[in-house]
Amino acid sequence: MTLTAPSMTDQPSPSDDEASRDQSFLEAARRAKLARIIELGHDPWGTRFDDRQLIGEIRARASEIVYRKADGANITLPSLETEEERAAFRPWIAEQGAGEIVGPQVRAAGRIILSRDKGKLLFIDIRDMTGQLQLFIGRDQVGESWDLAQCFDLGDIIGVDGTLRRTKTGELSIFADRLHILTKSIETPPEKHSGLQDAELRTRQRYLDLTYNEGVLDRFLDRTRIVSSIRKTLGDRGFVEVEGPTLHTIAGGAAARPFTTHHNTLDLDLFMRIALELHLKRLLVGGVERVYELGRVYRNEGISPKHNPEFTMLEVYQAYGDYRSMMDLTEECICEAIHAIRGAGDGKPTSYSIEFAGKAVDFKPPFKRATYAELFQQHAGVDPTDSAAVVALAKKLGIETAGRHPDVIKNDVFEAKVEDALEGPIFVIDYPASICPLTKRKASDPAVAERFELFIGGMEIANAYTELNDPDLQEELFRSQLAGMSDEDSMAKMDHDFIRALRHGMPPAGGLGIGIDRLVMLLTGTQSIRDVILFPVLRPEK
RNA sequence: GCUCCCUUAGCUCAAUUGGCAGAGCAACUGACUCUUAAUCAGUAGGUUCAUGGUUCGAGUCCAUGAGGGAGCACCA
Repeated sequence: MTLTAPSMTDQPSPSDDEASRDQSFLEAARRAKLARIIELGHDPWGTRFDDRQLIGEIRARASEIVYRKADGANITLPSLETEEERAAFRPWIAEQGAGEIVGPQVRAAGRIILSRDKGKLLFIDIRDMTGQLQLFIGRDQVGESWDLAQCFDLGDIIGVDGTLRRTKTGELSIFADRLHILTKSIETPPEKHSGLQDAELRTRQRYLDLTYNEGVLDRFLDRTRIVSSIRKTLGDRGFVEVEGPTLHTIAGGAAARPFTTHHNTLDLDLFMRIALELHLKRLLVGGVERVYELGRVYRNEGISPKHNPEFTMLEVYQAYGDYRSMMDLTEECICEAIHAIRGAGDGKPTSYSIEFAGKAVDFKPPFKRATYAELFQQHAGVDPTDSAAVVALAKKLGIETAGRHPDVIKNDVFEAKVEDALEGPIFVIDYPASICPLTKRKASDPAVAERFELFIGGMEIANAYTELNDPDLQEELFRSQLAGMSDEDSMAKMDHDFIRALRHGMPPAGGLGIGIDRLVMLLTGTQSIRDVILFPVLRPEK
């Protein structure tokens, strides 16, 4: 048996490692280069890389690049915006006579996205969080680094020292003096033009989606900007951010099925929270007069383009306010968020128009406001106070009517006929009281609850109440709500401590809930909630 | 949980009526000091999601299962 030294062309023996067999041919080439990098005296897993500049910052320094003539005179480069201007650049250089393009010394780091090997020249495009930039690597210009460059593959993370200049075609480039390997990649990246298309791979391997698919990173950065903006809007108005418990002994505050979990030492079954409401209201009782939480809730329910089992909710409570205060606050939060992802500097955005699902949505405040009853009449074509007509319409729509509360039937009709038609933004106000167990009734009409929902693009984005603070009525409403529930919903329990808190006195207040994921979908023009959640729930890989 | 659709090379996609499983990118070898999805020549790369079945013959037809997507239901 003869042993031979490994080389890049050697194929691995097919039998031993069957799990990696498919990939091994491609991986072996990368591992051979990894070995060569070590041989050249470099660490393929890199090290601290100080003083690097962001590609966005480096690009901003393009104006420092000049043509320096042999006599030392600096000439400003012509504009290189258009195709024509770029095509004219090479002849322009020739016209200037003896001299060279000079620019600032820079240091950058990023992942290799594209590579064009042209013999003794190598063009590599690297990308960092702020942008993409070309490296110009000449064999006779980079010295020892040339050998290292031969070991680079798409996907490797590298560093570069060089000068920022322009090629003869006008392309902004770092002309490399020295290269650094910062991390070797031993997996093959996705196809370079189409990126990752498979929806499953995009969510399962989000890191690839972020790196290689256009606009994905920007969308998630926009999400962060929106969330930061909302925190700022609320903070500017004196609202205090708190962190309530995510493990509840009673999962209240919404009509949803919770996840269950267990504390071992206490031997106690617990529920993941389905809403933030009941603990924030306890804080109102405790004197935290303007309070909010922006955090994750968990609902053990179906998955759809608008639903993920864990999602982010904002709930805000304002003592001495009501649902009208919350309408103004909602507009302010949304408009400032648009400003945050759109506006440059301190200038207000020139347009509040955002395209969603092929339609332009105009967020210019104030948003439209219409009552539940008006919209019902308008879109369902039936007087909502005419119970017989509502039931007749419900039956026609195939909605179950037997033994159900008239307002519940009415609301099913509303959801079927009205909600999808609401392109919005529109505040639907004044809901039937019987479907709002946590809401104060209108003084003038106890059958109507002081509640609004904000609809945009057919989605419910926000939900707000004038909060119910009558402990006796609250207890009664809880009881009647629980009475209608099946044994399956065994987690539905009376929260006695919440009632006790109300008995101590909760100030009159407005309360608001905003579904952050859906708001981000709208503001970023995204159709699936899975595309605004970094790691949505997936079954495990086989 | 129910209905329909999808799954082919590392990635993006082809494959006629059931008749030899193909291309581009990526990889490898070679050429090229101003490229831009570089180009050119060559080489290699497959359990067609899995397991059964029908058939002379299955990527294609049937059954079951897995994962994903859309819709429904549940839920805002």
